[in-house]
Amino acid sequence: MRLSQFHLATVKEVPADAEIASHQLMLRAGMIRKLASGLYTWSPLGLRVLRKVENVVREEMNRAGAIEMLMPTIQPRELWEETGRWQKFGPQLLKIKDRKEQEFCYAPTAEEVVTDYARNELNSYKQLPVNFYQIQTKFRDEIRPRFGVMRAREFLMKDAYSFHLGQESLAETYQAMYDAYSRIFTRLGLKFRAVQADTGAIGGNASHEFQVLADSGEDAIVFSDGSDYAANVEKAEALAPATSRPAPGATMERVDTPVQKTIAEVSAFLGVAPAQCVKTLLVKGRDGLVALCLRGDHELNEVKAGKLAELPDEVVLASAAEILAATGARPGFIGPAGLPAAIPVIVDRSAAVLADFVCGGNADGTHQTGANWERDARMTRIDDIRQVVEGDPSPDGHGTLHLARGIEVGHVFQLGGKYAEALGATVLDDQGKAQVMLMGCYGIGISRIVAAAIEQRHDDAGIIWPEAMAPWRVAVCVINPKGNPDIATAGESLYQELAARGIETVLDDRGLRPGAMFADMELIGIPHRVVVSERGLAAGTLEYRARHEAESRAVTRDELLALLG
RNA sequence: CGGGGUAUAGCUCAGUCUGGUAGAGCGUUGCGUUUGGGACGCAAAAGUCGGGGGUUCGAAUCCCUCUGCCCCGACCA
Repeated sequence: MRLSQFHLATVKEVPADAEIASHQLMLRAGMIRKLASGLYTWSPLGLRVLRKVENVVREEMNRAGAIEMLMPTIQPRELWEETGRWQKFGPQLLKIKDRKEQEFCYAPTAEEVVTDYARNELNSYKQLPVNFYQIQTKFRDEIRPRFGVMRAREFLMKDAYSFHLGQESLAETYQAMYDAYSRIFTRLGLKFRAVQADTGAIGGNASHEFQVLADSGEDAIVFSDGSDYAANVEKAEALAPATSRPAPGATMERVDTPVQKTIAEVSAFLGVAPAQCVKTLLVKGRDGLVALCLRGDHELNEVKAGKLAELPDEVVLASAAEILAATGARPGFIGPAGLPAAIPVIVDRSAAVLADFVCGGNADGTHQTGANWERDARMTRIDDIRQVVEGDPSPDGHGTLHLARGIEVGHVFQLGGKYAEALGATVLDDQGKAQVMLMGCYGIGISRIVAAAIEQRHDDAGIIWPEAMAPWRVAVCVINPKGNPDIATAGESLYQELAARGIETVLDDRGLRPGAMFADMELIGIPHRVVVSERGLAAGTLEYRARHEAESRAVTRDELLALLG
């Protein structure tokens, strides 16, 4: 590509509404432009990168035996009613009407449509297993779109759905997808981790997320230093402490804490470590309020809490008014000792081994010291309800856990029979009997990968693309071609030769001054830069610099060709 | 959904408090000089000041209202 024939639209100034590096750089490089909240136009430059990612994904999906197809983005209400998701998906589902007032949604995912296709097209076990995939636009009406294409409302996703007669076959394809995903992210040059993920309300047997490691990531993940255990923090189990609860050593005493409400305030005021306090959260249960007790230095894991039988899937904290009505005290002074008998008390494993602890006094302005379980405070049940923290033992018994931030770019999931059952997708088995198919689903956020890669790979000058994602591998920059026609000729000939060898090259023939040209090529992250100049012509060399290196060096034409392979 | 902020030229922003003919930098166009790290000079084009309503002799500026966008919160017991 000759840059004079392309549309490059870089900007010097950092856009005002971009917070994180990838968003800023994508705007500055002119890869995307915002149309409205969560909606982005991909420029010619941006699209080149997006297509690179798409093609790697497509190649590896095909290699893993998946079959590409394409489903509509607009889908009829009736189908979504069959699975109950027309209501259940909530406000994230964008609903629209056509001229006949028929209702549709813009697809946030395609289980319904693919399963409808499968129930019509698949009749026999001989057709299984099969794995359909598409690379298609999705729309999710996010509460708060942010970070550019990282969390956009409209985005490009690869979604695959596999169909099976038995669990064993599902597990095989699941593993094949897991392996394909690992190859994809490796080929794309990303630092990533596959982590165990929560299977959520859908149930199912197994689920892994593929997380690109980046400090700006919205997800927290944990991994062990003594094994290959890795999980989303939502899923990671906090083991019960190895030590058992000491016998009570103190008597319980009420102390005045007139304005101290938070654990930090109370522990500072009383001179007691947060780990020796019990914090009590009152949440709305399925049937009245429920108390959740945690060690003062621990946080509630809402996903774990949502699985408790007493609580709805979505954990909601009780309001100040509800707490006052139930306990006679305001938030900040609630504790397990002396709570009304109607409130179940679910105690985290770590909080359960405390003795002589500090907790709220269930009366405004007071806390209790020297409190003890059983003697002073009743426990309905002990369970794992906290978030794991740095240094916790790994749930598999090997090593300790470390925390990291990640960007979820892929998710593989064994769905089981959920959708096939709801939609009546069956095949005849070898006995001639109808069997509900089992399903797996496997997603990759194509557009998000572009942003995630930049998060991981950039410097002050701009993007540093991995070779597999770069819009072009090589940039040929000609200096003052108008002043010296030999330079223009040499640049053109080098460009032709690289192109003839199948090396994707961009020739910067815009005639800009060197500084502006270099700044652009660095901003848009081209991995290899070759400068053709008067100096070089005189010496018979070219000047080469890799994007990730600080210095350039003189090379001959042959050396350059060898270097670029 | 709640809270906060913001809306002025293509972009980044000043001007608003204290009402009086619309500003800068970057970018764009033309001419000239320049050509190894975002060049310089001269000239030029470009804004219904987010929309609507009100107050006033006069509104970017004050008041009301609507809308867009951004941020924060959904961890406080």
